[in-house]
Amino acid sequence: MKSASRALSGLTPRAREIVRAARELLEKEGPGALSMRRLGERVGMRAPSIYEHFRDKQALVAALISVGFEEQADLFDRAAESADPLQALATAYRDFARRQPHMYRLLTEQPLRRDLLVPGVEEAAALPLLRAVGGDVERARAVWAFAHGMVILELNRRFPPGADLDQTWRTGIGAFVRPDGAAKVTRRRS
Amino acid sequence: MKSASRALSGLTPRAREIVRAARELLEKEGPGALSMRRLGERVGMRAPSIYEHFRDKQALVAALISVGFEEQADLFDRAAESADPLQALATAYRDFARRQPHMYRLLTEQPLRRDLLVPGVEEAAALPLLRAVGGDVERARAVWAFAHGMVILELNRRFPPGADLDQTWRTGIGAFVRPDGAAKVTRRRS
DNA sequence: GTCTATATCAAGATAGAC
DNA sequence: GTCTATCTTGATATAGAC
Repeated sequence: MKSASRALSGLTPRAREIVRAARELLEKEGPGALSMRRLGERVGMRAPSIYEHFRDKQALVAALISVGFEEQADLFDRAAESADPLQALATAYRDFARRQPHMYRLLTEQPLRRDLLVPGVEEAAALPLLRAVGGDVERARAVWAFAHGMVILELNRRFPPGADLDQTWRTGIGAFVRPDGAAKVTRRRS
Repeated sequence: MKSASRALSGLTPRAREIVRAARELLEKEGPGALSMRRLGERVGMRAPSIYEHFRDKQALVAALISVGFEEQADLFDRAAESADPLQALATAYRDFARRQPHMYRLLTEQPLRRDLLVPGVEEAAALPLLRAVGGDVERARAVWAFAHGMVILELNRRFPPGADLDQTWRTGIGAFVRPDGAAKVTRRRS
């Protein structure tokens, strides 16, 4: 994994180390563990010293989010090359969320401070899906909402105990893959 | 609003008052304000005294969640009587979330402690949608995921600034309302 | 059943020395 | 650039008196 992250190129080496440590801490122990103190421990300095490198916690988190978008963009770009791009994107989206649930939450559970992000990262992550639905922004957003709903309800363990989520994904993506009159009928036996 | 809540019938009057106060506090100031101290203030007692009425905060929250489900069930039952039940349910679902965003989050953002809930309330809230899709559990779950995705991304202010969410709702519901080969084609001008 | 007092914990952030 | 020491805030929960 982990490409050399263009997203962090504007930071000093020490600041980059801090972001990297923050990311490990976030993914291993969750957002509750992402405190200045714990982060300080991990990077080998005291909490107050972190403020020499980042204005405040918000700025640090924005850097973290930029890295997350960048990684999504890479994964989704690759998925979009598949023969069935929409299905492949769905799988890639779900995989990202399951492998890095805390990062996923960071990307979706709060208003984006777009002014603090590395420019362009949000759009880069969204582009592969937009292309997969032929540039139809409304359809892209609707599919995103479905995918996010599936993913976050799964992460929150809010589906009923026996639910077959693979099947629900198929049902949902199937509904979106066939526009109004379009052909492409895959008949299911009843 | 506010029916006499069968969900709380198993509680003492004082406990009911506490739940009612908790609900007001939650909706007016958000989940961060829902502390035992603040709740104590509101109900006219000190924080430790609340523990005489509820084992711990979790039990209190479970009672609150039960009330939320009960209210959803009432609203969704009514919506399902419409001529276009799925559309009406979508609107009712979104309205509930926008009017009581903190309650909505409480109902969806954490694993349900089903063992602590008033029995049946979860199912009662889910039933109208299940009926609206003809009893197809998979389709019901997929529609729910879409609706939840739309609602929670709106509450989180995660859609891009200019997004027309009414339109996205129509697109999404439209995709689900037309099963595989079914007719019911409403042609849109291109 | 309610109170005061307290234990325990952890957070973000700043002052000022080195 | 990093440190120690500290401020300020707020949380859940318990002990024991009344």
